[in-house]
Amino acid sequence: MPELPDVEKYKKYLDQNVLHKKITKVQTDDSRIIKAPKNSLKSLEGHEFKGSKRIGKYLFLETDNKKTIVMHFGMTGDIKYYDHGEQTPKNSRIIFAFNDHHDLAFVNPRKLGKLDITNSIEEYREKKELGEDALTLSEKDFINILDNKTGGIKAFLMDQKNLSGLGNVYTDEILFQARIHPSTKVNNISGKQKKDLYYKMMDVLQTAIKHDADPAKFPDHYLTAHRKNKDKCPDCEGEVEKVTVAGRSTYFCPSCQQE
DNA sequence: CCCCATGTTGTAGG
DNA sequence: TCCTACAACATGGG
Repeated sequence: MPELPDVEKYKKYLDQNVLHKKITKVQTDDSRIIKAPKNSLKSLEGHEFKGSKRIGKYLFLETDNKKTIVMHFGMTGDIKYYDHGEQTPKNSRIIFAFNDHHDLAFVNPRKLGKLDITNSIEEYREKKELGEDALTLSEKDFINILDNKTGGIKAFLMDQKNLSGLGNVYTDEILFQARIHPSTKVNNISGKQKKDLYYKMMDVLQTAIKHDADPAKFPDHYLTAHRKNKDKCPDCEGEVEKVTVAGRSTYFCPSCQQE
């Protein structure tokens, strides 16, 4: 489930488990998602991870060797830290072994993710034209970026160049909380609505993080657990509807979110 | 067999 | 230049 709150969960997991431990071995498979040159990964052996950073859906692991590992999960993925004696998780694409007899696996079944290496997080971010992280974006900047656009609001929120971290599921949740129809053109959204949208976005992200990005733990008035066509709207007597917006399956309540 | 899935990227067209 | 639509990538589940 790798949107911003999910990746934030992974970041905390890494911070708790793998920092400041000597890397004894790096093993990768030959899948196309390993973008980093093999020798650059091998050269991390004997070094350690000293810090992590998340920007949007990207997770960075800084080493004490001037290099930074870049993780992106695509549509599926997980990271697992486990005792070296345990079985390697299925679909592990890279495994770091540590001197505490534990391993870290980057798991990516569908191979839509990637694992890269960079000399500079800032450089990598510029190359990707990655917008500011949704959680640290100010209201003023959010409104400024939004004011210069003309397309649909869902496409806007999901475009990682505008702001980074929102994907299909959380965009739907935010638009539901803001009571904005997902097909709405951004120039049809009032200043008051834009401000409200910003605060709803922050609230949804913080709430999701607080609940470990687990939709089952989200508040009752959240839509995410109801991502099924014809499911009952958590706020009114209406039914959730499924449509395609910005090329993605979109769930919303036609009665709460009128155009 | 079919369709669907939390993402990104490249291409083509308006 | 900006926006939209769509295919491709790869795998598993219903």
